[in-house]
Order: sequence, then structure tokens, then C-alpha cells
Amino acid sequence: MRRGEDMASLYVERWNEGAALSTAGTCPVRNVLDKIGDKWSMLLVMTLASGPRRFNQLHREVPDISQKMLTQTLRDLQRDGLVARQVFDTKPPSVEYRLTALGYSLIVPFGQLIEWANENIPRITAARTDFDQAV
Amino acid sequence: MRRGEDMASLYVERWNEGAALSTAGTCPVRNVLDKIGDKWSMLLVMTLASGPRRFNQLHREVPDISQKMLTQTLRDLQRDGLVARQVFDTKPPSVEYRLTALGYSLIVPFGQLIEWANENIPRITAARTDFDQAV
DNA sequence: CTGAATCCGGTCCGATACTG
DNA sequence: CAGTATCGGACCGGATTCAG
Repeated sequence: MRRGEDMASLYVERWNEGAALSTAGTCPVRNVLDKIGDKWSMLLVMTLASGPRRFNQLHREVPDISQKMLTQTLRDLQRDGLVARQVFDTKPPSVEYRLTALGYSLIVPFGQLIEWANENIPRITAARTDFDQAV
Repeated sequence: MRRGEDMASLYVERWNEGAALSTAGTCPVRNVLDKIGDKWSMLLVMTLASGPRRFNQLHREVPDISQKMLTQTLRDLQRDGLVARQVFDTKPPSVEYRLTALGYSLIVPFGQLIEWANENIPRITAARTDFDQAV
């Protein structure tokens, strides 16, 4: 069992093993990660991680997303099986979104990435100013 | 110390603690993760993970990237301090790119995400066909 | 309340040609 | 070999308006 820094070389090995696959036609990994990498998916998944939300509730908690993108992103997440959509036949109608088990399983890798970002923001911004003034 | 599935709730807690920050103006986490989410960054980082590469060497290993995007993405990665660029004054000139320590530290969270994608591609494609035929 | 539909500007990104 | 410059299409995504 590997631990700590050695995990990196493990991931590199796995990556290299699968590299041949990615060159042939459409790489499924890229297909999946492109969706994840869009502007709002991760944000919505992390917001839904605390529990189910209604449409406008999500809109309030993520204020700078447009209604269009909220609808569209939720639809994509639902299509990929990460989010479940439940309609309550009330008046006025209400719709609840919640993470599926699959969606919930994304929180760990997302969390790792977010943690990495938080830890390294100072280094990155420092590198940027260095680079920009060097030019 | 938490382990396994409980890590998820830990990440959710941390996310909620930092949520107030992200609403105010430009969220640094989003700033960083947007770069990660672009089309080529992750691919190049994972390719450079096996060792330093020359420009055209990278071009051959990632055949479907255009020269323009290769140049641009490498520049951005260099600017963020993830990649180091070393020019050898030979004839013809050669330039070598390698991951910095910071760039190397990205491999673990990237690896986690790629592993997640690989494991769950069947579920996602199944969900997609279900969703599409339901419509 | 929960969307759908439309318009439209900005950006991404590929193709091509050219340079030192 | 390692880029730069320019053009042009595609697409993302915001603002607004309309509908059930």
C-alpha cells in the first residue's frame, strides 16, 4: 500500500497505462472531465452536498449564476446521473434537487482539489506577479 | 482522524465555512479551478508528470492539441508556477518544460479525479442513455 | 415558482501562414 | 525547433422576455 507522495507516481503509472486509449478517438475520461470542468458544475455539486435544494434556493445561494445556466447545468448533472430531480405537485409548483449516490461520490475528489487550491493560492498568485513583472 | 466516506462530510464542512468568501467578489478558489478546468491544462500536467519534455515532443504525445493552444497553455501553466521553462542555447534551439514542485503536487488531486472518472464512466453513460430515451 | 426561448457579445480554439 | 500573427467559426454564457 502506497502513501503520501508516492501516490503521485502511482497515478502517473496509471495515467501512462491508459494513455494509449485516450489517443484513439474520443477519450471517455476527457468526456467526463470536460463536463466537470465547466464553469458551474462543481459549484452546484458542492452546494447540493449539504442537502437537497429548491430551484430558487440554489439561485440565492449561488447568486452570480444566471437562471439559464442554473437550469442548463442542473439538466446536465441530472443527465449524467449526478443529481436527482423531484417535482412536487403543489401550487405553485416546487422542484427539489438532490445529489445521487454517484454525485455524492464526487465530493471526495472535488474536496481534494479544492483543498489543494486553497493551500496553494498564495504560491500561484506570487508566481503570477513574478511572471508578469518579468515580462 | 477521519477516513473513507466520512471524508466527504469533512469537505462539505470546509466548503461551507469558506462559502461566505466565495460570494464576495472574485473567489480565489474559482479563479484557480477555472484554469484547471480548461481543455488542455490537466492533460499537459499529466503528460509532464512522467518527466521533462521538449516542445515538439509534447506536441507528438498530445496529437490533437493545436500548436497555438500548446504554446498558450504552457505559458499559462508557467505563469501560475506549475511548469518551468528552460531554454538551451543550441542550434537549432531547444526548450524544455518540466513540472515544478507546485505542479507536481497537483498530480495527486488530479489522479483522484481521473480515477473517479474511470471508475464511473459506465454509470454515467448508462445514466445518459436512460435520460435521453426518457425524453 | 420553475422554467423555456431568444438575442447577442465575448471568448475559446483550430487552421493556416510566417519568423528566427 | 520553437514559436508568433491573423483569420474565422463555434460555443459559452449573460440579459431579457415570455409561459405554465
